[in-house]
Amino acid sequence: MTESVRPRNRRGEGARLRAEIVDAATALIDESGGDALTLRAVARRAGISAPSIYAHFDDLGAVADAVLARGFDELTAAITDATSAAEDPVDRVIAIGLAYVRFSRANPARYRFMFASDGYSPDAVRAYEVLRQAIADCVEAGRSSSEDPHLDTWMVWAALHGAATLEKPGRPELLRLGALDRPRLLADMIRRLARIAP
Amino acid sequence: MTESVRPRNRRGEGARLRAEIVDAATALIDESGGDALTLRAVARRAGISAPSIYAHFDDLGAVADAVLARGFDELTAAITDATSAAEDPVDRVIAIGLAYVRFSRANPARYRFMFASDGYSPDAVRAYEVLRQAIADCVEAGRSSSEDPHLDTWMVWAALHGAATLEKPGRPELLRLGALDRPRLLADMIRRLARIAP
DNA sequence: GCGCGTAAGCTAACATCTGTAAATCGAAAG
DNA sequence: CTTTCGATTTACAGATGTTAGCTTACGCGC
Repeated sequence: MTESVRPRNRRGEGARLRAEIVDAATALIDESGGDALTLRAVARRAGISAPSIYAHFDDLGAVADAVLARGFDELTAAITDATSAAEDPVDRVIAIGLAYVRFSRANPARYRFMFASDGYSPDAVRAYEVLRQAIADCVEAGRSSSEDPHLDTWMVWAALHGAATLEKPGRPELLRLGALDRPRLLADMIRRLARIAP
Repeated sequence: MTESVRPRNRRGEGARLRAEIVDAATALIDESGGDALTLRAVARRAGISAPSIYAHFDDLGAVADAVLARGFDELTAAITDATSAAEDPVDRVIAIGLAYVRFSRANPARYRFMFASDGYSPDAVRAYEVLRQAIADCVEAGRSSSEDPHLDTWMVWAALHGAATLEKPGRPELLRLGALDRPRLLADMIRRLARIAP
């Protein structure tokens, strides 16, 4: 159960443990959810002693914040990647939405943890701004009949967040959507909210 | 901090404590979130000793389940109330959606707790079925151009759930939607997803 | 090659909380 | 007065965040 003995970092490389702690905390949340995030569990997982964490973080909350920050960074990266991969503005909006839900499905526990934290990080808003721009581009290109991209972005965001949250790690799906073309379902949902004609 | 001494129940009325325990647990979650739900906190809040809970519940999980069950009952009740209050099928769908989000905004912490539990209770599906029927009614009345009410219901549900979850108890709103006509925003969102013409 | 400062991390201990088991008390009902 | 329900006190074994103090080994200056 315990990790094998961890070799001590070289001199000057002490900061490397910081990243390892965040790794451990992230893995912990991914595997067992936010409740499993305890200082001692993180330490066990990282192969260090609990007090060693205090050299790099003020307290457990600071570790959690670091996990959050990394999560939002990953989410933002996934979304910006999707953005730059598509040329057509409509494709771009769809790609963003799919990337969003894909992230949440790939990291369900962490996603929940991220959005269960008090007050979303400003990083969340960064991703939101990307979506907003993409929808505005659709309007400018005459592909969306949206009259208020701000509001419509909110709707799309809410719907994506709902789709992301509704599907749990646990198998028993709320609705029988198993045999369904999920990307198409999400794409339809986005198009309707962003007022993009099929 | 401790509640005043609770008078012991009469003989044969022992089951009344069960309800008081659920009351206490519910209040606890409403005020401080799911993490605050500990056996001892519930006992303090109910004005009893911790082991007294075992007379009515197998363990802490059973208490949590009872809170969940009550929550889903309340949600279902709010939704069926909204359903029967509206004559017009379109009004009905909108009313259901507004009732849903209203519930989540009235009980944010409990709502989160409910949907953070592993595997939604079948009660959630009951409420879903009401929405599905309402949308099907719109189609039958020629008010919705939905081609697959099942899928569209899923979309509406997801969007409502997202709208419900996106707004946190903590003040810092993700998006500046303060001065906005929220019911109208939600109604628009629902109409678009359920393919109901304005 | 050799100290030796210091970075990197450890062990021990604390106060407090947790869920739960066992045994017990007290008052109301018959 | 006795039974029995409704609850209590006590105790446990383990977990948690955090503090204080100690150890070890790396790498620079000599």
